[in-house]
Amino acid sequence: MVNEEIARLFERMARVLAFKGGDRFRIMAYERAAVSIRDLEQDLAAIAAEGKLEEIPGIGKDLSEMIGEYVHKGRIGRYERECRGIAPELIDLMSIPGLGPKTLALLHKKAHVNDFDSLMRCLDCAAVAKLKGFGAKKVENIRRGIELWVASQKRMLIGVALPLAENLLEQIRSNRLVERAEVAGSLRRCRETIGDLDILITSKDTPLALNQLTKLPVVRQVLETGDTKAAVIIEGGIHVDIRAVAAESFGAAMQYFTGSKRHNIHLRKIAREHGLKCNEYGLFRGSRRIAGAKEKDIYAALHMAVMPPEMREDRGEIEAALACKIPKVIELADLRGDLHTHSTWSDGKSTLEEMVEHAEALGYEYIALTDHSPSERVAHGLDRTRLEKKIEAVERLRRIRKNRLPHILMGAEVDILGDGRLDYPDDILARLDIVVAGIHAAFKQTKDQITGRYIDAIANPAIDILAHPTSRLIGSREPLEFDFDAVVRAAVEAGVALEINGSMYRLDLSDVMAKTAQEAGALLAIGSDAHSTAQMDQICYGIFQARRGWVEARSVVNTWRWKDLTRWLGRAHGNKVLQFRKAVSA
DNA sequence: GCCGTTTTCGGCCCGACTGTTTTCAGTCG
Repeated sequence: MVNEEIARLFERMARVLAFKGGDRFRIMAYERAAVSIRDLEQDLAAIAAEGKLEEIPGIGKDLSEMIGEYVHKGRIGRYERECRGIAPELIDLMSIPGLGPKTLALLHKKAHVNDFDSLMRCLDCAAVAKLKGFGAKKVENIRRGIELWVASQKRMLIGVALPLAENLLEQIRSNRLVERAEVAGSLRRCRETIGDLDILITSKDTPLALNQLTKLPVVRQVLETGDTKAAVIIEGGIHVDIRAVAAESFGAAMQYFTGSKRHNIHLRKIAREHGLKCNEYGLFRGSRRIAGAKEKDIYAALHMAVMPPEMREDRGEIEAALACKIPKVIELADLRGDLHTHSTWSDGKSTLEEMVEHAEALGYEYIALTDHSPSERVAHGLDRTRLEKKIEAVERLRRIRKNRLPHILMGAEVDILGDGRLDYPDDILARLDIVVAGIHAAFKQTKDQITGRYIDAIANPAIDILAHPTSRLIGSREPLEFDFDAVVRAAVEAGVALEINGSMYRLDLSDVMAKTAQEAGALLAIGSDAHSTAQMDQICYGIFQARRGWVEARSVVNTWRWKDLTRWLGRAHGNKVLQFRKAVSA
């Protein structure tokens, strides 16, 4: 997809302009456009072909022309002209914390810094501390920034960040000076990756509390301490900002630091329209605070319903809140079962029995045991013989457990082969209670090939759920390129559910794609893809992702009662499905 | 560079911390 390439180009354009000392609002315009493009589901090339680029927020006449040029020629003349005489490596350095455009420009001009090596050499040289605005501490700050930059090139997966944050929060709360402590920031919004942690506290003695918190056992390095804020690095190399606020401002601060940046900018704009000022201390009319202690009061004072933190990305939630149309998004408690799990029969670590018992402990009404098909050799995919043995094993387990819940669905995660066929013959597929199908190989096919492959697979009446549709691995494998809208349309028509895979490494569908799919009327399924009993609990990450995509429980098949689920699984393909959907939602 | 109940020009969110400064610029979130 060309979207990411163009988003990066606009980001770089903003940096180049900042480096050259350009107009800051022009710089902001490029940054805003980059964020806006990343939020898009549709391919920019397709939007350009329809002539609808200027309908994208933040894209006007100039930027749409630049996008059009990139789509046709693979380059943007204006960008290349702006970059003339500036080494790309120099612009890369602006990712280093503490090294902004002004500082970098000065180092470039006065100390001939052009890339990482010349920057390091320059910092080692005594003359650098004599530059205007420089001193020993500033040099030391940039050095620390470089260390951080090198260490934090990769953002943390939410599944890594959340347990660390919970541990830290527990330590902070056990300090007797701390009255209250909560996580804000991107972790509270449950983004799929987390850059750093934001923690808010209230305390009777703020400076002393902050000082003590910087001495917690998990703290490895103190970056700064003030009267209202401390910044530390904790074990695992995670950057944590701890901010202290007064109780009457706590809600305002939670709102402010939960973000996102775009959500906050939009909110403050609305405050201004009401003649109010919104900051981390509260909502003010003149100097009088009209809200601040509770987060919901901030929104209420702006005539808005409060929305879940996961929705606060400025993707329409503010308009929805103003219209009192915030949807009731799915919660963990809505789940009645897990439809994507593995056992020791293929590459799982827990036995069938253990998986079923854990599902019972979670209070599930049903669980599908979906081990791999034979093409997945590394995962010990089941051939016909072993699959038949597993069917017998499941039947035995059902007999032993008699009427105890959960109901057990004998299933498989079937590979969608390169030509769109499923990895089991029809007679075997017919013996399965549930078929979850996904792409596990031949990722390099063209966009049209992948699209066709999915549409062929969906046309097979055996398939119930399309597993991890983009097959991405966050931070290590790019998503498959295909015509998402066409695949969603096919899935809606066939009554096939699209998965939101809850594995922290996948989270696939993405938030934006899940939203698009639901809006198109698609059914969804949230699966843990667990390879052990412990991983079954991690389905919460799938719930977070669904909430970020505004997904409501009614769209998710594994929130349905057993009776409705089995009716859906036993459905006939084609138009009957639509009637079935109406019956379920009624 | 974008945008419009402030509408084709003149705005564009706001405050804390740091370091080097003696009143502020740069950076960050």
